[in-house]
Amino acid sequence: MSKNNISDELIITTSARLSSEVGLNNLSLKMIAEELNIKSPSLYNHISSLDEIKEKLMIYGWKELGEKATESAVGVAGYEALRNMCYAFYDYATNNKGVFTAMLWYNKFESEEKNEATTKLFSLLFRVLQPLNISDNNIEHIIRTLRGFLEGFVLLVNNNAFGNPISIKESFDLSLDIIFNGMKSLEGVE
Amino acid sequence: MSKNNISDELIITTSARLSSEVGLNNLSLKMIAEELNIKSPSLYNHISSLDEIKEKLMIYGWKELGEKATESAVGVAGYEALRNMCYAFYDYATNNKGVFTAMLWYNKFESEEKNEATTKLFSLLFRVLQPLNISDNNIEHIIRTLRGFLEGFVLLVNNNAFGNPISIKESFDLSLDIIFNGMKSLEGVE
DNA sequence: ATATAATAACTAATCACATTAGTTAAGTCA
DNA sequence: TGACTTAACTAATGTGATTAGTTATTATAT
Repeated sequence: MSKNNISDELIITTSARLSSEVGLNNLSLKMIAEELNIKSPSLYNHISSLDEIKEKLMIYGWKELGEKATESAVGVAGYEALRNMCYAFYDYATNNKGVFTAMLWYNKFESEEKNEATTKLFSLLFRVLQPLNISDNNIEHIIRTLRGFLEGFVLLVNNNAFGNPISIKESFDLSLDIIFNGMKSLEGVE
Repeated sequence: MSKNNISDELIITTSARLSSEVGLNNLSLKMIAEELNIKSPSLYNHISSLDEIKEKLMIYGWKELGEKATESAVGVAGYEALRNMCYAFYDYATNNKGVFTAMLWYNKFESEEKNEATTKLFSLLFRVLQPLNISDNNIEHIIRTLRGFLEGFVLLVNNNAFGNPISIKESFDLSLDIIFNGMKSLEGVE
């Protein structure tokens, strides 16, 4: 009955790893507790429910992604930077399936803590999009386009929904070509 | 203890309705059984597990969507037909949230039954895309682009992930503009 | 018609969690 | 050192899926 000094962060990183191994839906307090060598009720000394862990995974994921995306855009600009950020998203989401699943229906307007999780990512995104000569209003829409496409595409990849033999990477690249070319038709509009 | 003659179809349509009311994750055998005025173990005379019901919801949804999409494309062609089909997807998925959730990671290569569920939809899609002067290979990629975007965007809508006050319909329309314009840059390529 | 078989209900039981309640030992700090 | 707080623990509850075993109802075959 030693006090293991389990930190909140350890619970989250452990949950992140486990959820990516077994799928977010199969993540259980039992499993997390076993991994930490404690009994599952003991987790309640640190968290209030399994749902709370999933909420924290969501925030954790968006923060981590913000950092990866930032690194990916160092030294580049415009559509090239945007493409790198999309690749960073793809890589992070496919390498951290459980966390990505938790991130899915993030809404930054739900709490200050959530809002903070993407401050960095959003400011980067605006910095990249702003010089493209697209109206602010359309930039807001485009962010939704990108988020919809990226989350949807990766969701399908992660769940083996593409049965075709054709290359997924080529599909992703061509999709970005399509979207970026489409965006160009909005340059100078409004 | 009368034999109510509960058909497989009644189980599915009931599950479809309930899942859209309470969310697919909250759909339970208990709830379905109560709605059908039987006890939950009795359901096992008709189905083998809750997961099987979800699989059947997936197939049911894609079939229904195939019909709605077909109706939407009557009398139109090209990008206009494609746009109507996208609207049909949006409408169906937002009006049948539970079924849509079950449809998410459909993979037609997993079984003959699944493949059949989208035969109609795919033949329609090819009929619409083929005259656009885009290579067959790129058409395959574009289908993934569209599916990724549509599923992702609607997933976000259904889960209130867009907190912004700006119009979701405008975002959807502009997204389709972007994608269709981007597709035009592939006309005559390869 | 009647005996037999198949089916679709039922109740009772098991199992796997999440979560709560109540207890106790381990560290903290005056 | 002694009171306090904390983080473990065990025991208990509740929910829902699933299985086992039973029985009444319907269908089928003689």
